Amino acid sequence: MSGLVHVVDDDASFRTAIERRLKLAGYDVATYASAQDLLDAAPDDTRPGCILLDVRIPGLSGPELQSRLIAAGSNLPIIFLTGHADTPTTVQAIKAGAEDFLTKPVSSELLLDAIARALARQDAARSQRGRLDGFRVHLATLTQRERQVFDLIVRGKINKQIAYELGTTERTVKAHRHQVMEKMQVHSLAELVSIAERLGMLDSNGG
Amino acid sequence: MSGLVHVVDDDASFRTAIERRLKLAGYDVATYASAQDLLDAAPDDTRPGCILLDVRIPGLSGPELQSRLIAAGSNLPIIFLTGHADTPTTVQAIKAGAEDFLTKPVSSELLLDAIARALARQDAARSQRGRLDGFRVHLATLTQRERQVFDLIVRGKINKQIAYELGTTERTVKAHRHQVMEKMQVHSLAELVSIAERLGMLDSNGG
DNA sequence: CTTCCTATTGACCTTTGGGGCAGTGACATC
DNA sequence: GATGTCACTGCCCCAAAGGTCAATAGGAAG
Repeated sequence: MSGLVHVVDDDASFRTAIERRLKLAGYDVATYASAQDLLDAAPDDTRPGCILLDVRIPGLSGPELQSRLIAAGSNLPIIFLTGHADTPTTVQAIKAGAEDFLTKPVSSELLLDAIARALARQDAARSQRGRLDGFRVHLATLTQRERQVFDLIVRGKINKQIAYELGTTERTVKAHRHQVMEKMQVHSLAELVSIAERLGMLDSNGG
Repeated sequence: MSGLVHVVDDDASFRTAIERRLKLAGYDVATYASAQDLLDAAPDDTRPGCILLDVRIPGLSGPELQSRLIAAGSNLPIIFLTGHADTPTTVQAIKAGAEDFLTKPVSSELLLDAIARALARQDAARSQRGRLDGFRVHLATLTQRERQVFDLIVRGKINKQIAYELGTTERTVKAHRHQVMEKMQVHSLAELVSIAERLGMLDSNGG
């Protein structure tokens, strides 16, 4: 259950020292000399872990790596750890979702606290996403027609209206509707709407 | 459409200078010598505006004022403006939702950008809240019984089950259900569920 | 050519949802 | 005591949803 901490820093002796401290605390550690090394390694972001990232490193900077990871949809929380923190960079990093921004030298207490928070947050985010992903998977199994029916159902349209809008009959809509409920594995309209809402499919609704 | 900027700083000459700059940019300005002064004034957080806040001021500090305002449910965005920024304070302020964290002396460009962003964010948040508030108002007009029926409806229970759980008859549930739809001003179950979901009433649902 | 999936539809029946109309009973207010 | 709100309920009816059984048709895959 221990997390894997990805340490990105160009200072080899710093990496070694941090690795020792983190392993003592029970974490697995992977080290990288540059941001590109981490990108190349394509760390598994499904297992518990976080990134400990220096701001000023050769090649891609810390914040640049952060942008890349966000763009790539990574869900590994990032803790910045730098010798010299300037305010704009700090603000930007936190706004972009970094878990924390620490300055070297960092006490083990602060560092381990931050890592624990990062792992907790990732865990919460992942369990949240896990449920939604299940729904997305089901949603992907719908045929085009079923998907159209789904969209109209969760907007409160009745079968008669749906049939009219799709140029088909009420009986056909019922058949598709049945398939939708089956494939989405729900037993009531309420559940279906709830899922659609959580997936952000009803943002600008006109009932 | 001009916003009202609340400037909190213990330095009178700074307040005057900032006030002049902001008024030139077309903003209304209110100044306060201390955090307590602002709390006493209880600024109207329904009109467009934001708070420009020094971190180190006599009495309540900037971050402390931020906590108070958050606890009080204020929705005025806060921009910190300080002479000396230390990293932990910066991180904490941004995590707590501050719009920005600037250091004196600040260029007019940076300052006005931050204010514009703050106002834009407040506006978005407010229009979002506005819609939900409408629903909350309707929800508040429901009687206790109607509210119970509402809760069960949006969880996908059918009238028969609701009647059983409330120890009443199906016909009675129908009557309450009618009242719920009427008072919430919706025309379909889908709309009702959608609203419940947005109000966070379905977080841990068991269909 | 055969098989599978998808879309479509008809006929028929049952369960739910939604109301109209009417009436009872408790409780609070004026 | 009169008025009003809220909860509760029976009878009856219509509309909508959902399921069963059965069948047609086009397209993709083997």
